[in-house]
Amino acid sequence: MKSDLTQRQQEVLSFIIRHQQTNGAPPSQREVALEFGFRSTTAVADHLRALRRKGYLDHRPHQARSLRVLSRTDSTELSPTRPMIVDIPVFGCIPAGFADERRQDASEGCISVDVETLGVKPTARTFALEVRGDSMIGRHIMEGDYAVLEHGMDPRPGDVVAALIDNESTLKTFVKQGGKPCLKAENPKYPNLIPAQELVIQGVMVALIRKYR
Amino acid sequence: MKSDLTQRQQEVLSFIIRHQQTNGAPPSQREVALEFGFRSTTAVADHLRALRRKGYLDHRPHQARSLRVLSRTDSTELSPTRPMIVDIPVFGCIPAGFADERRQDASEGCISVDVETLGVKPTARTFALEVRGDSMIGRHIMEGDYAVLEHGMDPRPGDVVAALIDNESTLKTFVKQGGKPCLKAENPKYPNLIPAQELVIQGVMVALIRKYR
DNA sequence: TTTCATACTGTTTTTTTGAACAGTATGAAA
DNA sequence: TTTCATACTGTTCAAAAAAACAGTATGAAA
Repeated sequence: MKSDLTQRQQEVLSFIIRHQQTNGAPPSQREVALEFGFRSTTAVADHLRALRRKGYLDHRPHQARSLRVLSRTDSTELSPTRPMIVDIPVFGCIPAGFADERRQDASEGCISVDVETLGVKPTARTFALEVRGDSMIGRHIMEGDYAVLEHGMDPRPGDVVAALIDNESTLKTFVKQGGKPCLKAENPKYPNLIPAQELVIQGVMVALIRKYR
Repeated sequence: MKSDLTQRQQEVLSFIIRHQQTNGAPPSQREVALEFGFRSTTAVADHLRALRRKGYLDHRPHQARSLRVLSRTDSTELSPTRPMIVDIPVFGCIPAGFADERRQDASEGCISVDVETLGVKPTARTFALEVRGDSMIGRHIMEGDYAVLEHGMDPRPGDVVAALIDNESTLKTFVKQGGKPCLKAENPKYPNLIPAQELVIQGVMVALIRKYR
């Protein structure tokens, strides 16, 4: 991995990433020099230039501590790691008029996840829902779990979706029965199979987070 | 929430957090001034001083872009948000000689989670394990899930733990049977009840992350 | 052998940035 | 009424930091 970088360049890049994670901000050139014992910041500038040329770094000229580590999504394309961490609002239950008032007053707090952790990049339409009841126990989704959902996504058969039933959101499995989209509960205690056209699908489940202890 | 802050102070704090998340580094005083249309950086400095005094911010004097947002753990104590995001190494399976060589070459990648998301603060002893098999299906832990574990934690009865059996780690439930610690599988297909003294407990499960799609 | 990227030292210049100083205006509490 | 925190303007100053020279040394490729 990262075979196109020299030993030294990799060390510098690692330090920058490490510094960012432990200090909340990228290091200055002098701090890098100090770390490696360079007596001149020019050495650092050289390495940064190489890292920039090779596509691992970005920075804004003449701006203090403006280093940004880029991550490779595939071999060619590069994208900044900027929104590394996204705050996903957690709702106890989703109110009826949802689409407009996303974000803001996520009274239950936020889950912060980085883009890498979830396969899907969280967008402004991503939200989390604390699971209530055991309607999805058949899919091993328990009460108290946090369901991470994406609003406005096209559900595919088998996907878990959040639907608004009786002004409360419930998780169901999205299926197709004879060509018609339906919602299936994963617990015999709950009514099965509800035609999906008649209700609002609020989001498709993309991840689950469960806390122990 | 945050009723001890004025409207303006809250706005400034929000901008700093937002800037940090979208740009990877906190803003300079001038950037804050620009955002709010202040014609003097003194206004910003005033707000920062107030936020610092009230315990919401920290910074290193005379250092560019050194603002750090603090989070309240309880009403009195303050702790820096520095290691907001911690990289938890993911192992496919944990090798026998574990304790020493934590971190490094987490070949399967990393899960980044913030301190708030998991109730437990991730330490250097926190690691993740991709769940193989269905030995814990009774606790609704599925194949492919990521179990987040804490090494060196004292297991309590009922906790899910990772144990090294036949040089491979397996998840089990930690129980006490007649005063003796035992490990219980949560699937009838697997051998039940193994005395816990005879094997290495590698970690106690603190969270679970599951990805869909 | 020449060229070229890497990996540095040492010095100087220019920007950026935080901080200090001197004020003004407002509204709430004492 | 005085005091005090908030919320600013406008200016100046000094430290921090990036950038720009001008070099040296090394090893690999052409």
